[in-house]
Amino acid sequence: MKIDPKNPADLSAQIAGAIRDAIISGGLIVDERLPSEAELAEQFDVSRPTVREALKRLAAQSLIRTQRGATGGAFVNRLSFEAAQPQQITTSTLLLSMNAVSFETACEARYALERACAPLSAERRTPDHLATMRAEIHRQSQPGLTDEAFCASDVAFHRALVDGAGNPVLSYQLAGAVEAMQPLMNMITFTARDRARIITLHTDIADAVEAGDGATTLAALTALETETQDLAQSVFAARAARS
Amino acid sequence: MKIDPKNPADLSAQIAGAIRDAIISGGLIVDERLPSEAELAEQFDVSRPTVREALKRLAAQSLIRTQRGATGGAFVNRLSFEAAQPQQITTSTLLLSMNAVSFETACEARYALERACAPLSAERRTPDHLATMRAEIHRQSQPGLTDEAFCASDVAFHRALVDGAGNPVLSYQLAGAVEAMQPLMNMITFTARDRARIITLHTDIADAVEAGDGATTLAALTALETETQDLAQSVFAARAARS
DNA sequence: GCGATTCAAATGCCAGACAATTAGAACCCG
DNA sequence: CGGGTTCTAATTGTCTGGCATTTGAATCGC
Repeated sequence: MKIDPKNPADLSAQIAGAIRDAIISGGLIVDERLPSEAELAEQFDVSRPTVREALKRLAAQSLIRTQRGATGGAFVNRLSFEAAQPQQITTSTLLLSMNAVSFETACEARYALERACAPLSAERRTPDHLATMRAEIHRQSQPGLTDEAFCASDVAFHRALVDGAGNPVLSYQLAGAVEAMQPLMNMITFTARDRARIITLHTDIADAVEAGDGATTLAALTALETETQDLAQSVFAARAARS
Repeated sequence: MKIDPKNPADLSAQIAGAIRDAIISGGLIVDERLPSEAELAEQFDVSRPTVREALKRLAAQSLIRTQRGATGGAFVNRLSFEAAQPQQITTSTLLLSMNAVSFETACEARYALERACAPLSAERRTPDHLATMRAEIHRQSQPGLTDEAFCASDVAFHRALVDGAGNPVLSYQLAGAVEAMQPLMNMITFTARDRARIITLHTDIADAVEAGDGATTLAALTALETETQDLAQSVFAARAARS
């Protein structure tokens, strides 16, 4: 694990990269303790603050965790899906908001990915997943719900659908795509009629999943995508006309 | 933007979180310059090293970039798909290697997601994407290729297929899934016969994409998944028997 | 033996300083 | 007056040294 002192890049970035590579290549294994900050400083021939900056970089990516105290130090983190998910969502959200991705493109991606899970979910979902979906549909049908709460429930519904596939890799990937869409969805004002149509389609999906019917689930999802795209288009068109 | 000095969490983590929230909520816009480290230190009533640790955390997530010099400072980064992709791949790779995800699960997720792109790619792929796919197929058919190089070419082929959908959100999500599989694929030893079958299926996919035939593309992809799963199973079984 | 105390190691944080870099201002000269 | 050069100020990058806090373990007293 070496760094190049003549490299113009930040020393802390180089050190972070060296340690990251060691973790990825398996040179450092999960729960292994890194040398103390003082020892690392000596190893890389830099000061302790520089080492600390490097460690903070790694901590920001959940690659390591730190503990204080006598047996403390920096430890290689077991990167769990739960820990990685918030970062994935944050990144996806920012990517959408900063890159002028059209609603259409984001929506297409989301439903394309979701359709990938749907047949698996119809086949494998547990009663729990189905119950969550039904509960969210019920929540969505309550009057007086704000648009934000409606969208949040929509996200919960779709996450239950995705989780039903029982594949953590899929759930992880989809969480980013689905959650990142929420700010875009929140820009839409839903009329009572819009909500009714969406709830109907959600019910269709839940029914198909309950029946274990992958093809029907796919069809209902596609209908929901069409509905969502049309709705967004009309909302944005109306907004453009008003201004 | 405030922090709680009584919070047990690290001050640098709190500060990083506060700035991150400001970026996500739109309080800080792209390319906006943050206050200097000295000013931030005063604002949050902490020392400059603490502020620096916070900024490094954000830099590790590509949320900010820093410039030295007179007009330097920390700037809110426009998070691009290109910049986010390597992190996405690193995270996905570590998730697979650290969580005892079975080859079967990872492979299922990858092909499920890829099938989501396939019809779109068949419809929209440019000649460039097709040419890349053909070129990779040609590379794969060369004798003397190491298993690693074969897998790398496989990844390139599939990325071209995914990129053909022309949806950056899909490409971003899929890059993680496809690239993260590579270390797992590299564990497989391919016989000449294995390669020939894979190349045949790749050619089927390329042909279907060229014809703009989404359904056939899907079928070929599914056949490739089955082939891959079978191959992996036999390789792992042989390995288990040998040991 | 067991509980309380002390100790040592490690991270978290701070103050101050210097080096390196960079853009812009000031200056000089033709 | 214009162009090139130098100077300067601002800012990040790094270092030194130190203190505070936490925490496990060793030690001591009972």
